[in-house]
Amino acid sequence: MLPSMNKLLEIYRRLYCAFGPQYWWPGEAPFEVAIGAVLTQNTNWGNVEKAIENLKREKALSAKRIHEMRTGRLASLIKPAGYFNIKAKRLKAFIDFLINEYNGSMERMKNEEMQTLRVKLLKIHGIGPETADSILLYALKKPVFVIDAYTKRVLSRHKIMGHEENYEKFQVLFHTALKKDIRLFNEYHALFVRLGKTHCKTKPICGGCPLEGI
DNA sequence: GACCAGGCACATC
DNA sequence: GATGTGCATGGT
Repeated sequence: MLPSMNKLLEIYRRLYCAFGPQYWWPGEAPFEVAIGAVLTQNTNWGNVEKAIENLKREKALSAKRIHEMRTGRLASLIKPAGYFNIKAKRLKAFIDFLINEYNGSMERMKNEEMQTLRVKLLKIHGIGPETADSILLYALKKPVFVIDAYTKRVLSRHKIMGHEENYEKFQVLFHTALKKDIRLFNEYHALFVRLGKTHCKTKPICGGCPLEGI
């Protein structure tokens, strides 16, 4: 076993011991998770919740309703999540795809072969690797590891991989080192985010960090 | 008031 | 291919 494999397991163990299970994704239905995945791009989750609340209040949290809605109207509802004009277009693009390819059904989308689906998702305007993988893992329960800014920060600071390496390379590391376990991938990524919220924002290794000494 | 937050597309070189 | 920039709100 490579040293990096041991490190990844040790990091997970420490984070889980420190923070416990995170029970992601906070949105219940797969469709809501997918919408949240777009809205949370470079955005605090609290703001995303406000935007989703607006959609729920207007009974607009469905593929059909958002599909029928004007982009400007959608933008005004998701305003708290920031970048609202861009994200309105991105949500529209995702829902066009969902309706055209799967008749608006996340369940049908889930039946698609994973790699095929991932390639299709990445072709949608506004869906990059992290958003695609968040949808695959958290909405559709597919075993893919989600890489984000926190993941890169932690791994580069612990000299496991250079920060400049691309998304796929980080992902391959996790896919190679870990068992392809949905529950594990779910918690691990969520724990990285949990760590990033309170630790090591400015200093490479802060005091009281669960990862101290790795 | 500065800085940050669960990215991505696009322009420019 | 790499590097820089716009997008925008709300909490600390």
